[in-house]
Amino acid sequence: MDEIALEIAKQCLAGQIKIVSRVVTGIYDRELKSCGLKITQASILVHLLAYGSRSGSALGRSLQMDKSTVSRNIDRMTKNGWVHKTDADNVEITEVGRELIVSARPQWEKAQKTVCSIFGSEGVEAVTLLTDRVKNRNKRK
Amino acid sequence: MDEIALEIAKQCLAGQIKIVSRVVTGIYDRELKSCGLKITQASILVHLLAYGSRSGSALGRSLQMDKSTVSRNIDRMTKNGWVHKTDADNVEITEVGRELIVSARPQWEKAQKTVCSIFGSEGVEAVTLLTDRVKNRNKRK
DNA sequence: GTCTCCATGTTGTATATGCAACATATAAGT
DNA sequence: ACTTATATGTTGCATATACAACATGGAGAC
Repeated sequence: MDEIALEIAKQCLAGQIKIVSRVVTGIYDRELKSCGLKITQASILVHLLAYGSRSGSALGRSLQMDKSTVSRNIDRMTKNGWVHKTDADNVEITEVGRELIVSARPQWEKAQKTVCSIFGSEGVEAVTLLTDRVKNRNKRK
Repeated sequence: MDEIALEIAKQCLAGQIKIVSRVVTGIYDRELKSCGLKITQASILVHLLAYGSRSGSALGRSLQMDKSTVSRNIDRMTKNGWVHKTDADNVEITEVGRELIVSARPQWEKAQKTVCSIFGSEGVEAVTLLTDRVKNRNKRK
């Protein structure tokens, strides 16, 4: 079984992706720490800024996040005053949230640059490819 | 800022990788659920089977996991009787753990196949590329 | 031998994450 | 109108994850 286990250890796509995710998340989180942000919440803020206020479930679909995960992330961010609920129950970024994410841009850029240099241009393309495939996984054949 | 935020939302490597990671982790976890396993612990078991008993920190290095994360995962797995500590304080898979991971192989294969069909051969190669780059990130230039 | 440094492991604290179960609400069909 | 189905949001529970702080233990330096 040792050799078979070795093959599985090397081939498991989830295992590999989780390793990559841990490393990359760490690079961004450590960089954003000085702003009091983590990459998950930064992503949500950027999303709200880019696409405007939306429902929690719409956010979940965009970010491929369970609705309960969205709900609790929004809770934390609401406590911080970064987002709030509109009349229509949409999640909306506040002025504080907007200023925070704008101020975090240099740190984001630095982390992005670090990861780019680790991945190389092929690696960056690889990420785009994977994201596309995942997002369109139900729209084929 | 809207357009800039849009660019950032689309380009952020951490955001993209975390999306992929969430989707892929979910596919494996749902498949392994019938065995009472999740992909993180399955990865640890496979690692122990492939490389033999090792220290927690060695496991952390292989899986790019913080030592505290390893420690608590091993705790849970010890309670389940899947691993134990040797005299030399190494983590070792038990017979129960071995049988469990062997029995989980069909579910793993199914999840792997599902993700392969989403990624396509280019996607699978992309994952390998990213893993290599991440693991060798300090060994260049 | 002693002291210092580094590797290792654990614990406190906090975020991130998902499933199941529940409550609501909205839409559609009859 | 009533019913049913679907979408949405929250909460209980459990795992996964990392940083900071701490304790320990071994390896050299002297």
